[in-house]
Amino acid sequence: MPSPKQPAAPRIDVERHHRALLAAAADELSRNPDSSMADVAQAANLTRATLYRHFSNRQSLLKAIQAEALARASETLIACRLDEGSALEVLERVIDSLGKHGMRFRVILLRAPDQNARFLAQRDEVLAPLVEVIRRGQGEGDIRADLSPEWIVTAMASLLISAVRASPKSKHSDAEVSDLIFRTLAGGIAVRGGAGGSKN
Amino acid sequence: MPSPKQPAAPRIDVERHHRALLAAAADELSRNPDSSMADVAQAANLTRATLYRHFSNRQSLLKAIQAEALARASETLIACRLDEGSALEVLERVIDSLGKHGMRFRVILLRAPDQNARFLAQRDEVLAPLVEVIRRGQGEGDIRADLSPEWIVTAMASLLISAVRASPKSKHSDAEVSDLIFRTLAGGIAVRGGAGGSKN
DNA sequence: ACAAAATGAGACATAGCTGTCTCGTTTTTC
DNA sequence: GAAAAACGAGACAGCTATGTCTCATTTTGT
Repeated sequence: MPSPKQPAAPRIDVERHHRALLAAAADELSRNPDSSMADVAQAANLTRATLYRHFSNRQSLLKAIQAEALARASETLIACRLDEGSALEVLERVIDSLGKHGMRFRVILLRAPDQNARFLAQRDEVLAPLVEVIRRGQGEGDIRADLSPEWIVTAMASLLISAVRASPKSKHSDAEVSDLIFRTLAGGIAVRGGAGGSKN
Repeated sequence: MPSPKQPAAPRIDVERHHRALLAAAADELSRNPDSSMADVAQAANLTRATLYRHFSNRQSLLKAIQAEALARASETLIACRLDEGSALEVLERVIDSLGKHGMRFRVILLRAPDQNARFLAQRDEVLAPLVEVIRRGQGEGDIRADLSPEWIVTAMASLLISAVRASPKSKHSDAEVSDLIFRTLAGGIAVRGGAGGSKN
């Protein structure tokens, strides 16, 4: 009776290719959501057949991209130590971290008509801790209370993606861009004790 | 020899249908950029054949939508009397006006990989007067000078589209939304004489 | 009422993407 | 070195959207 002939052999390249495909897809589809599966595969220096071996269909690939983006965003937020320091200091750290990985998260805000119902709920769930930080800042008197915490988080995300999208044509570094966003969001554009439009 | 048989007869419905198709296309494609020509025609209560009689192909339709959006945006800006009042007052008027017609302008910020080179230049050209208003406000001391005028306009547009996109699920009126955007952009989210994160 | 023009309905060919499959080759693991 | 697994290349059918065309019908302006 012969031996079991090496029943199983997990390989390493499959995981590497999996990550490469996922990264290339996130990058390619964030640039052009209409890119074909062939375009995605080529962006990863692999073929269409291999792409289909890792992701059974296009929808499966999109779901994987969104899930990975949500997971990384969640990790990034946790790494920002949401409980240390004032809410504004936390916000500055968050903007700085999210700005660094900005291009990876463009997918999150892209493509509403895909599967918005479930995905948007997960996105809000990931951002919930940040909303709580804003609420804490309002309670401590650091952040204006006449703006809803949800809106503030939305505004921050909106400024982030627009800045990231405009960053390549600008010649500013990542740190400068992040600082720019924070100054705009926190301080506004009006002069503090300005002569003009400040309302009582 | 017979008479010239009424050589030409310009009709009115063709122009009405043209406007209907353009409006339906702008609305439909802003909701879902992947809508087909058949979807667009159906949204205008017309058929695909008629749509192709007015716009020879899809690209032609997209260009017409963008051109019309740019034209209306330009009109809206001019109607805001950019020279009257302080820069902040002008900005409030602009946000209010653009917010009212927000859904019509979503197309402008949508779909970068279409024909971005030429179109983005035209978009910047339309927004140029507003940039100039910001610059004037900086000279008069109403607006912070450590933020570039171009970035401020970009930030304003970014907040506008995110607010307009989130408006249906929110139960605020248009005026409230516009006021919300202006307060956020002008005053920022930090409290003026706040205890916490204000830097020296 | 009449003629011109525009539309509706639908057929038609074309092109492109999707998803599946096969087969020969390369890579990994033991 | 040999077996197993993954890959490249490419064929294949199915589907959908695009763009063009024809013809009967409706609408418009005189």
